[in-house]
Amino acid sequence: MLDIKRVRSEFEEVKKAVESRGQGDFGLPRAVELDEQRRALLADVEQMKNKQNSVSKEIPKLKKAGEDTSAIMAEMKELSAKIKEEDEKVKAVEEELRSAMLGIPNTPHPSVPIGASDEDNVEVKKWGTPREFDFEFKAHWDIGTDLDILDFERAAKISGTRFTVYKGLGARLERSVMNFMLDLHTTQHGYTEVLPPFMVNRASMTGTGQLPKFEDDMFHVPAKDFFLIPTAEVPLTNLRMNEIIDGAELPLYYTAYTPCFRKEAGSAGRDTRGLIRQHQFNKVELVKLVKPETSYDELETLLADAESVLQTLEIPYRVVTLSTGDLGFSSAKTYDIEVWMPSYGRYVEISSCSNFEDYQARRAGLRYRPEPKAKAELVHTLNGSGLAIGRTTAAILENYQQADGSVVIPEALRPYMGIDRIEAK
RNA sequence: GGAGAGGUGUCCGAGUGGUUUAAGGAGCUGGUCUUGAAAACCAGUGAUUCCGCAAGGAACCGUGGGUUCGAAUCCCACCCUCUCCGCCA
Repeated sequence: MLDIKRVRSEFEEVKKAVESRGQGDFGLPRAVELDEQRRALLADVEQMKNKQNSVSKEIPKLKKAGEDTSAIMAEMKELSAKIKEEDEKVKAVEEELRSAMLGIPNTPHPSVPIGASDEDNVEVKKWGTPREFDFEFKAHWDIGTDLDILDFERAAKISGTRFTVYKGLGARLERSVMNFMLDLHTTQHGYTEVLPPFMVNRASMTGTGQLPKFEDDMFHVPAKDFFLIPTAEVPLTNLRMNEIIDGAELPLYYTAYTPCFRKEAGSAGRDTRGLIRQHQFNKVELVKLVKPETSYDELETLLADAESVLQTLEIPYRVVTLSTGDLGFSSAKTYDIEVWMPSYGRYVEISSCSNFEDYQARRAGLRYRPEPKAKAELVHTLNGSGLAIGRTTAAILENYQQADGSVVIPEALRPYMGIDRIEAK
């Protein structure tokens, strides 16, 4: 959520920033209008309440003095009714304002390239060189099926499309990748490992920005009004919800493995084969809560932490800065890491590293006290995949495949796998 | 799922309709005393949100409603914690 005071005082700048996403002004002028209404109503009703409070204090004194209070009480009854009426107006306007504000995305950072779509994303760097195959390489779904370590047909049978069964060394590979990532981030990069719930409440989903706007993309559990998490970002970022964190505790680095659940409603027909786009996929997530003045430096190190996974696994990738047209709703700036996927003949997104500035913090009530007696301020939140495990597994299968159909295990994963190659049958 | 108890300020804890502008204690800050410290004593102490240029005002005792001139206090719903029972990895 944006700061309404900032929207009020820097209206033109904020409007321009929001509009740079290429989807209009998101009702920004209406929000300012509602804010004005709200303040006018508040001034009015608070004055009435002031009178009510002071008169109510007099009543017991008058009663004690033996005076007749019925006339005053009748008058106050009227006032009370009027206050109730006005309070309802205030509440209605405040609710409308809140929902208007919840529907306005974050303002992109000035360094974000202006653009209409992912085609305007700007490449920041390339790492490694895509391998030249001297044999006819296969896509990971064929590799996995041929090695009998991935089973898409039976997954469809027990669940449906966009699910995968990992089997034997396939399951072990997925688990190895997960453990490798968690170990890397906890032992080398200073993250605290968390194993959170995979279902969260509405407040959490609103805190990170999935709700109310994207409810249709989420799996909902009606029995308890829970949502299956679409990413560990949700439980991790909301972990300190409505807390005032001691400034000395910052920065906080959390990492978690969780499955992620997404409806993928708008992507019918896209990436229908393999591990790329699933209703349920595994991911290791990195989340940071930091002091505002450090957040852009923290974004760079977050990116580096995520990159180091692919560097250690020795898989080629590139990094792009998302343009305003491709930037996520809550994000002020995002780098995508894209891994080289031979079957696609291009780089495929495997991590998204974002700085949300205080946008999520304001929604989730994430504050910190800079100095022992100072006023509480909003933290900045960041997150990045570190990385998507399924896509990493896919990238390993494709980039490390051999002419005989086997797959060599990357050096860094061998301690986890206990073998150096998944043999062809 | 059933029965019961409870959720109050930084912490502990009192408070069942109006001198509660939330008692008392602890903690914290300052002071007196002391060579210094401790103890004792004195004073101060919402690190919350909103409105307002300010003076000041409003809100906030788990959350949301309701009753009342007036609610921490009464009523309803929900959430959470604890105990017992049931079920169960």
